Amino acid sequence: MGTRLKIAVPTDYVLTRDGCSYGYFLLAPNLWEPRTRTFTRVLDLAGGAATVRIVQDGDAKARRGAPLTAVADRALARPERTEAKRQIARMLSLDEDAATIAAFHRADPRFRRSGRGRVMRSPTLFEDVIKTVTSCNVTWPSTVNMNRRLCEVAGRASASGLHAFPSARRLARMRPAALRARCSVGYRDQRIVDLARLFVSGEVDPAWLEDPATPDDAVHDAMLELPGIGPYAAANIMQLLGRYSRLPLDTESLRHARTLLGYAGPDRAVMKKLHAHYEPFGAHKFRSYWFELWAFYEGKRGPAWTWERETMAKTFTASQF
DNA sequence: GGTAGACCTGGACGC
DNA sequence: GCGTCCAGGTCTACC
Repeated sequence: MGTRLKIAVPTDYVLTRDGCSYGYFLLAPNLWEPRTRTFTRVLDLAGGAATVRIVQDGDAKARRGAPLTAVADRALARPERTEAKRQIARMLSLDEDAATIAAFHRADPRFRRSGRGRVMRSPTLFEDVIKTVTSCNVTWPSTVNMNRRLCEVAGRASASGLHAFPSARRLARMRPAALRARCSVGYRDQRIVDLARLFVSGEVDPAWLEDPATPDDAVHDAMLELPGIGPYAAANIMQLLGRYSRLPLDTESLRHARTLLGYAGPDRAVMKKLHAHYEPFGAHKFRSYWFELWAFYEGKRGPAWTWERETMAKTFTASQF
């Protein structure tokens, strides 16, 4: 008999909206099932991997703010329950309370009506860093493949036969050539192993990076020191840390700028205009940028919570719309 | 400080 | 089925 957890959420929380708010919800080991509005995910816990199925209580009209129920495929010891709740809270941004989201809406009222404000992420910073590396310099289908293979090859299996995201300890022990051959990560092989070793050795300290008292600039500088992390990846990891004052601009941003915002000119000039466009949103600028982009995707493909992982694995970037 | 080229994979396309 | 081209961010060497 698996353990059942009841998880309180902020008063304005809606799983379909706040859980399906960033591309990582479509990457292994995450699985969102639109028909049942269930978020399935394998967590790596002290006693082994455990698959949890998460739903929000209440009917369609009464889900807002209703607690989550997470059911594991095995019995969890008390410390594992605490850890599972902590990981789920990070992944679903449950630490962002209604007042925090309201502050974003004061800065950018365009999203007050939809209530958008929370960005989904991973249960651990390590997974967010590796997922970011697997999203650099590739098209979306390759990112999907890399994450699926990483889980299958190096992630611990749960009783359900699903695999967790590999731990830093596990990836730190892998040979780069094996990672390349079995997970299709290409030239990222050495960088992924090096990153894992930095987490294992403690040279990368998630507690310090996640501490609100640590200045943004210090976190950003530390990210840029990491192998495989350049300006885009550093800014992206910043937002995954809940630090929204930087913009991870890439070719997708340029497309957005030209097609939706109507900007013209060479890349450098368009990038400059993009920075100026989001500057008024200050500490919230990433969310203004992201939900603008996300609204475009949803306009083309319907609400994100209706997206099927396998379909979106082949068509996700705007270039393919 | 700016820039060119290499790094890999997988999809699209032409033959 | 094969070969070629292209997209994508980071890193290094060079000016």
